[in-house]
Amino acid sequence: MSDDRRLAVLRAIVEDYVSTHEPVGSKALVERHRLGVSPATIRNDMAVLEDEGYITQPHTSAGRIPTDKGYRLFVDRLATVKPMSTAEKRAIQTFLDGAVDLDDVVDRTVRLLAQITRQAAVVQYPSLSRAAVRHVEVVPVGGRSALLVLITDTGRVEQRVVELRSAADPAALVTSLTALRTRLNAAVAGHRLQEARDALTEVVQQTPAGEMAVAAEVAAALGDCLTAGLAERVVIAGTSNLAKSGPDLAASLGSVLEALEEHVVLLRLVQEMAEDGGGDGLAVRIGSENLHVGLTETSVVTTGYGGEGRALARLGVLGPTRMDYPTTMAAVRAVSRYVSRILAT
Amino acid sequence: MSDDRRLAVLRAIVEDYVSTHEPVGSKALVERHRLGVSPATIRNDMAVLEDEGYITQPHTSAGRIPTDKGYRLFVDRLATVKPMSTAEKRAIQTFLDGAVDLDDVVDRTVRLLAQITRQAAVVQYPSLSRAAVRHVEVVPVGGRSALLVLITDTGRVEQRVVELRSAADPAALVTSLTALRTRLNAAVAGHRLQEARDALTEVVQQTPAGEMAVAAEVAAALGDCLTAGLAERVVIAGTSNLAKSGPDLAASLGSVLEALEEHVVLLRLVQEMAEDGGGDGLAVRIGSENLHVGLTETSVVTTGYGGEGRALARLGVLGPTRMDYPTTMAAVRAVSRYVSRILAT
DNA sequence: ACTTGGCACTCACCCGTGCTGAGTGCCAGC
DNA sequence: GCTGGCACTCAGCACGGGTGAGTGCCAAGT
Repeated sequence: MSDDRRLAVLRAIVEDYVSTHEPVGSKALVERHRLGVSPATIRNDMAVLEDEGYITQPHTSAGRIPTDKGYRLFVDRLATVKPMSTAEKRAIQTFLDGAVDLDDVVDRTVRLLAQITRQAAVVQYPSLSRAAVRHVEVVPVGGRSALLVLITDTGRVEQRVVELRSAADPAALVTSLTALRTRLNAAVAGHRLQEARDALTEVVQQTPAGEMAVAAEVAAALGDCLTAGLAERVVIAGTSNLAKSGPDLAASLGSVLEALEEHVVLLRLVQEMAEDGGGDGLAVRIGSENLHVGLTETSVVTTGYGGEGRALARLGVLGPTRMDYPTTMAAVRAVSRYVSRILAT
Repeated sequence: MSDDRRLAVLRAIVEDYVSTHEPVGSKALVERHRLGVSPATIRNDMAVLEDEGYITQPHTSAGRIPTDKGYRLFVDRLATVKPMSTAEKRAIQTFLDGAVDLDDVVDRTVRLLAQITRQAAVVQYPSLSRAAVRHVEVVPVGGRSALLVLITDTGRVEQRVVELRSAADPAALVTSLTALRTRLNAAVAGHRLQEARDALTEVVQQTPAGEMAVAAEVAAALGDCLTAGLAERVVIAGTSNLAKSGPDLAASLGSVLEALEEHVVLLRLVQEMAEDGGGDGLAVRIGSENLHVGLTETSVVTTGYGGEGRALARLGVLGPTRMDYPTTMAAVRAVSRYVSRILAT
């Protein structure tokens, strides 16, 4: 059963390469890890591992480095979890506890992730496709405008100023808006955003003829808000960490930054990871597993957060393929747990 | 009066270096620009320019490159404005016209700037220190909470959910909140944020004893909103352009990104530039003129926007010291004008 | 059947060498 | 004050040999 040892060798190669950033040879391996066999034996194992595509050599007379496939095996079967120290846990907690609202939570989370992993961090805003309307508010502002505020049960707030071109008398406007507000709330409060949007036309039709035009304008804006609310958003931080993480990434940094700035790309990636993780747990994308061209030299680690049973959104980090997966995964998971706990209150 | 020619030489050096990214020598200069004199003459001029600190040579047997001081002179006295083509102007306009609210305007602006200058773009949110409160809204939400919304005359909206621990009877709460809302608006509407914050304590004291506790809670949250509203914000985009703009910047890209992520640093920079521009016009910071360590190899071009007479905030771009100043400056100014026009409506 | 020591081989990397060419500074003459 | 000429400097590049880490393979040992 030298199969066991071969896996041990792969693990050792990954660990050494991650810490030294240099190809690792057979001799160095037996020295640094107590493998109990000679370099020659290791060489045979490495030859097999290379045949199977787990490792490769950058040039003929150099050590081996893991391939994406090698990292994949490492992550799936070899990585031993590194629990965070209690000091770290406490640091996470106190850092996140100061947050005052949802925006602040997200902001702090993304910074925290970037800082403790020393990589780029990504946090997806709590998804609103599963969120419901908590409350709709319509407030007359100035003579001919109204402020529309939409609050969801995830704590997110969308607002918009509506210009009421068809408004007639300011005094009448106030009363008609108040009435409209109650009708709107009755119609949409408690419903999913999608459903709420569909219910809007009905509300308009039930409006007294004289106020119909105004109601239509407000409803249009609210529909707009609901749509905007459905749009997913991501926040990133720690891009400077990527520049510092070695010359290999620095070379392709342009494309990476480009991909990160294209939030659409990121969102699609994150959503895909929600699926291939099989749920809300940790999911890892390694190098070429990322279809997007700019990200083929990076790995992404994400997990769901917020919401028991089914996660509201995902968060994670992005770094060079040769990242320290165990610690990164532990950090991502730990942060996810604390954020979820905070959001639950 | 060889002084004139020396300046022409400096201009030529800057232009050549910006377009080629390579040190420029005397021979190449007379070939590419019709200077009407021999290389030897140019050499003498260059020697003088070097003595005066406008240019320098990276190593003994190489051409000259402009120093920060050289760029400064170029920007101040030699740059000829390059007006934008009408096609470009139209592109700017149509791109910005689609914006639906303030956030969207800022977002589109920063992307647009990054795209047309191929550098990193910075847009400061319309400053609220000069903004006034337009309206305050207090909305009961659920049993024991209220939504607080603050709208400023710059179109910015801050909101917060207040938990009312001291609330007693929900029915009574609604009426007391309505009363509170009118009193709050009377006290703060139309006033500057700073003044509004100071007026809050008075409002609380004038509240009937029974509702005092609730009023205090709401006022505290509003004070919080006002403070948050006073906090300046910046948005950036196009960082990937920096990575693509040559190996020199790429080397120090880490520190640059770090500086850009520290919005505090950026804000201070932007505010300083508002002063040293002597007002709201174009201001340029070149290389070492930026005190922040991470930005000593970059130049920043900003200008005020929004608000006639006195600008609401600033926008601009950041790139390598050897940027094309004339076109960059023209682009920044053009975008600023269109944004201002849009905000004025 | 697996492990091991031995051995020949490969090749990136380092370092010294010499060459080339762009570019300079200076000077004497116009 | 401009110009041509000339000697000089030096980064960059190509060439070449030496070194060493690392490999692949084989034959012998357990």
